[in-house]
Amino acid sequence: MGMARGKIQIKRIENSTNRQVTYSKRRNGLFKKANELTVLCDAKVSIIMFSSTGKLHEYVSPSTSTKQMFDQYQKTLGVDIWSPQYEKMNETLKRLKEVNGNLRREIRQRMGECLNDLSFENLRGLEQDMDTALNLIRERKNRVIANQIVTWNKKLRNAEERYRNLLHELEARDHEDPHYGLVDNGSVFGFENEDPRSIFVLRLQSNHPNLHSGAGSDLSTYPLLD
Amino acid sequence: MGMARGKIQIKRIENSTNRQVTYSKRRNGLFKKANELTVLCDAKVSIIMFSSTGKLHEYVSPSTSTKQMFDQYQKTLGVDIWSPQYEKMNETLKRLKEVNGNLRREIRQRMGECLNDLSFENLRGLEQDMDTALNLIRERKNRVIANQIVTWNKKLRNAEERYRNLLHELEARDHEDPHYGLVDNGSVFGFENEDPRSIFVLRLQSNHPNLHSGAGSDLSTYPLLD
DNA sequence: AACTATTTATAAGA
DNA sequence: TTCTTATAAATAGTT
Repeated sequence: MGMARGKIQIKRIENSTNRQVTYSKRRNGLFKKANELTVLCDAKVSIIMFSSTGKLHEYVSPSTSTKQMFDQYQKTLGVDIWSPQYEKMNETLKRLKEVNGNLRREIRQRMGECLNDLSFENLRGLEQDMDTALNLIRERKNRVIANQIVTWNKKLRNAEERYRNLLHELEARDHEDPHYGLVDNGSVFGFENEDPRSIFVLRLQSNHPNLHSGAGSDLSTYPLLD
Repeated sequence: MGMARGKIQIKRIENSTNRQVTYSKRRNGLFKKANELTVLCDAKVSIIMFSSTGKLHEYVSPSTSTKQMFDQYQKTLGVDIWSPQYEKMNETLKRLKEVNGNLRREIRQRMGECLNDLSFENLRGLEQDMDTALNLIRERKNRVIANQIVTWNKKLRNAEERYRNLLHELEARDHEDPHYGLVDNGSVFGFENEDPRSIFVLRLQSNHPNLHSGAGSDLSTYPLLD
């Protein structure tokens, strides 16, 4: 169809330029027809097309959108036929949720909850495991304490050194100018801008009631059942 | 366009029958044009349309499929603009993975691994937590042991009772007919079909090396980093 | 579903 | 790309 000045055969146009021109013309014709159909018949039309060079062109009736057309298309045919990717994702999601549940259960068991469905042997294994882990944690804690003590001692020595230096300087100055006395406004040790936690070793024996509230547990934010 | 025997206005055809007829005719024309375009220009075309009554019709170039056209369309425009449901799922997936990672980290910490990035206070909290949990687990274990001992004792008493009864019966029979003696084939206690684990209390002191391999940990199957 | 007078689309050329 | 135009195709109204 669409011929003038000579009928044409409906077969691939070999001349590239010619093909491009025809593509452009007929595309416009197609879109125009689609639009007329839309108006005349109160229909909704979506056309998407790719040229031989991969260029995309689309038409969609003014009253709708390509997305809506896709959605309605899927709905009409039956949703789940679509997107294997979507289904794969759904499976992954399901699997992840299951793993999540298992992980939460394991944590709860390691917190001493939900022990009823554990066999005696599992209980014994868990106990052994926890005992080992607890020893590791205590070891680590003691190492941290030791490191902190070393750090603290270094700082202390450093402070003493600075204190002595200052003292010497002041004594010397006092010698030159007897009007200056020893000034002690409490900042001699130079601690005023340091992290107050650097002296936490002094609080080691205190029993902080909320110590483990900041341990980063996800259990409170993601309850076992959902 | 598309007129003969009188030009028509491009506006909705009010006569329903007429509209249906025109829809059918022009739809065929549109699909024919689309097919010609496909062949002449080596292009790929997808048309989907819904009549005013909601009926679906589609054309797609023979060399492809509607699904492929959709996919290519999305790919060409940039994938994620599509399907909010899909995106929502993707987000959920991401969040779940994150939660999963956190849960795994927590378990690892509770197993005494990955302690390096814990502060001293967190370590202390963890230790306290674990200690409490370990006590709960030991309590539970002891209760299980106690229950098993009670059960075992009951079974033992029952077996003894049955043994005595049998003994009496045989003695009585022996009295009537002296040719029968006491038969002891080892099944007198009636244990031969019972779960062998019911006597596990006898193995309590043994040190099973793989005791906690069946504790349901997901850590081995889902490593920390992926 | 077929017919046909007419309008529209468009191939080729400019 | 756009325009022109001769001609092929599509189709509105009718049967």
